[in-house]
Order: sequence, then C-alpha cells, then structure tokens
Amino acid sequence: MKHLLQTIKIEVNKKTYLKDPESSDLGKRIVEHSILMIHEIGFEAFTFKKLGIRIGSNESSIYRYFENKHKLLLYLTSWYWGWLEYQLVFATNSISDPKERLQKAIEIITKPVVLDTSFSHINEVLLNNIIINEYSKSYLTKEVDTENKEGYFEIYKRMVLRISEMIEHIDQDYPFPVSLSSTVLEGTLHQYFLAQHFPSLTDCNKQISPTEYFTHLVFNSLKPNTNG
Amino acid sequence: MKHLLQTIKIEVNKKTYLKDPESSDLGKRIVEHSILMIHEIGFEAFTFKKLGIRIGSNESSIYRYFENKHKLLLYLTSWYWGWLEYQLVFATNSISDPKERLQKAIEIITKPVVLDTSFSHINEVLLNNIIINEYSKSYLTKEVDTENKEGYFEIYKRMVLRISEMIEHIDQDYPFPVSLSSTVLEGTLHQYFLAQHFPSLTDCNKQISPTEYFTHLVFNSLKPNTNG
DNA sequence: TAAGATATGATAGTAATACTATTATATTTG
DNA sequence: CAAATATAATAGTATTACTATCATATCTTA
Repeated sequence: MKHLLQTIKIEVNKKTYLKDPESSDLGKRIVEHSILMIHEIGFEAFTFKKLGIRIGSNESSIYRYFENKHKLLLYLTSWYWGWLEYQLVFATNSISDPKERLQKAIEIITKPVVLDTSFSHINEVLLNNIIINEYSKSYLTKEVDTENKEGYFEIYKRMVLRISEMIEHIDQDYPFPVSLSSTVLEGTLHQYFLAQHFPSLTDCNKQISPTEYFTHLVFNSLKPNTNG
Repeated sequence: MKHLLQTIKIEVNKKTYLKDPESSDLGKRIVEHSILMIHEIGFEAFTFKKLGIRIGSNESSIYRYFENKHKLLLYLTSWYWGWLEYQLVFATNSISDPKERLQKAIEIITKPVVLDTSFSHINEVLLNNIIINEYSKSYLTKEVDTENKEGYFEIYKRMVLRISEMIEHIDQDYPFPVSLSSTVLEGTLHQYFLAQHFPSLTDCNKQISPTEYFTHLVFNSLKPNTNG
C-alpha cells in the first residue's frame, strides 16, 4: 500500500508546463520552492527571477518549464485538486452506504490538510494554504473561458461533479445538487480564509470545524432528513 | 422618497482616496469610467494611464485621487457594499416577522442587480459584475490584515453581521450563524460567476435563481424548520 | 572515448507597469 | 487682479515579464 502510493503520479494538464517538472531535479526544485515562496511572499510579489535566485538557477531556465507564473499557478492548483481527488476516491470508494459515503467525502474536503510523504518535493500543507489564498486568482481572469475550454480546470470540475453525484444519490428530488457541491468546495476555502483573516465572519475555529458546519449544511438540505 | 434617495451619499472609508472623487467632475469621471473599463478589460489589464487616455485626462491627475488601482478597487467595492447595505436596511427595516425579514434579506442579496438612477455616474449592474469577478482580489493579498485593521472592509463585515443576527433571531440554537451568513454573501457571487463561466458547476440559470437556492439552503439549516 | 544532443546558465535587451517629481497652464476664489 | 488650487504635460526610475542569443556543462550512444 505504501509502495503503491509512492509510485502514484498526479496527472495534470500537460499544457500547464512546457517541460514536465517531475522529469528533472531542477523541475522538482522549481515546484518545491515556488510553493515555499508563494506561501511566503504571496503570488503577486512572486517572480521567476526571485525564484531563480533562491534555487541558485536562472530565470531563463525556469521559463523552459513554465510559460509564465500564471501557468505555474494552474499547474500547482491542478496538482492540488488531483491530489485531493485521489484522497477522496481512495477514502470513499469502498463505502456502499450513500450517506456514509457523502459524509466521508465532506470530511476529506473540509478537514485540515496534513503532510503526505509520498511526494517529497511538495508540501501539501503549504500548498493547501496557497489554494486558500490564491486559487480564485487562477480563474478570475479575462482568459477563463478560453482556458476552461483548453481543460485547465478539469480536475476541479470533476471534483464538484463527484460530490454532486453523491448528493443526488441520497436525494434525487433535491433541486440544487451541483450548486450545493460547488458551495462546499469553494466555501471550505473561504471559511478557512476567514478563520485566518476575518475571524469575526466565521464560526469556524479551534472548537468548531468546517467539517461540522458543512456536514450540517449539506445534510439539512437533503431529504429524507434523518440528521438530527 | 425619490428626493430622499437622490440626496443620499454612500459613505466609504476616506483612506481609500486621497481626494474625494465625488467632490469634482474629474473625480466622478474617474469612477464612472474605471467601472466601465475594469468591466471591459479586467482589473489586471486596467491601468491609470489607459484610464487617463480614455477620459481625456492625465495619469498624474488620477493619482491625485487614488494612490493606486488597488485603493480604487477598495473604493469601488466599499461603495458597492454600502449601496447594497442601504438596499438591505431599507427593504427589511419595516418587517417585524423574523422569517419574513430574513427571506427579504436573502432576496436583496441574491437577486440580480438593476440600475439605480440615484447615482448617475455609477452603473450598478456593471459594478456588480466587477464585484463578482474581482472582489476576492481586494482581500486575497498579503496586506489583508493591515488593511482590515485600517477599516477597509468594515461595510462588508457589517453586512455579514446583519444577516447573521437575523439568522440568530430565528434560531438561537443554530451553531453557525456567521458562517452561514458569510457563505450566502460569498456564495452568491460565486454562483453568479459559475453561471457565467462554468455553467456545469451550478444549478443557477434562467429557470433556477440563486435566491431559490440560498433560501432553501438557509431555511433548511434552521429550526423550527417549517419550510417544506 | 569522441561527437552530438540536450540541459542549464549567463548576459543583454525590450515594452509595459507603477509609480514620483517637476514644471506649466488653466480655473476658481477672495 | 493676485493668490490659491486643480489639472495637464513631460520626464524619469525601478521593476516586471518576458525574448533572444550564446556559452558551457552534462549526458548519451555509436
């Protein structure tokens, strides 16, 4: 099982990179340190020049892996959703009871991320923080429709659809399964952001977890409502 | 009443501007055309230089009103939330029944924005679209904590708290009133964004309104649940 | 092991951005 | 009419986001 995990490779849209960063040492260091740097100084202040200095490499070499920092962000975010999707499928696959399965899915999506040693050059905890603080910027652009057509958001969309299918499976009459699913995915990021920067705008804190909030939210929307 | 509305001025944090844009013709043209331009080319591509050319004025003159385009975005977003808060208070003020009041509040927040002729230099429909597409960028920054302390997000926070108080008023035992409130506010923007760019990730469309979705979501979370 | 291919590094250069500073010219007000 | 204020014009700077070219190091394989 451990061995199986170690041979897994998260597949992201090949258009996000010019050269697969997993294929070389330099590529892995680019990914590793871009996560550290974006976490430290934010996506706006992050540049390939600064990254080059940090990893003792050259700006021009980084450009051989990624067209620009936007594409790098698309790579990182796709990787993250691919990784989370793997956790989701792995954890819910064997659960036959629809409610239990959805409950587990919500748990996987909403619980705090912990380090996964299977991918040594990627710090999933920091990457999750980048997703919380920067993910919206990957799609709140004028190019979103083109990039959507080119498949840059496929994994995320698959995630939303997976959850919405689980919702439909429990209550076929519920009129908003996809909206509820996208609300949970996006809302989770938002509640974590609020907990960090606007604690007065969320009930989520050390006592109350996003998992509790969203579990309550989802199961009270669905019928037959046996939750409570 | 019409007259009353016309004398209303939406108060935004004075730190967002160097000189009040409402105090002069040039100021109003800056605001008016910044809304048009950001809507057209997006916040990233928008610059003071381009705006200057468009309004037949000079880059340096615009800098006398706003420190930079980030502050201008803070001005526009604060104005928008101030305007929406006014709609909210005006519409819910006289309703004494807690459920009816919350229902009306959700309606105000979630329904499509229509032009308000009280503010002739501001196109609220386009501004709403800017909020949908750009609002997150005003707080997803490394400076968010400082700017929060300086009061740049006060109006938005007040909105979230108003709704959460209405929720608490209906169900004092509901454990997540603030999270539910912030989910409705943020989620509304997100559902409109999805409807525009990722229609497969939302149920909201011409047949199903965000109002229906969020009304269902909120009232099913609360007890006594007499909704359905 | 030499020849060629490929990866990386170093340097230079460009257009645009996000400003700041200074000076000039209108316009308004007292 | 003079002084104050608002706006415009011009120039200049550091940084960003690249592109292009050439040099060098390393790896492959015949």
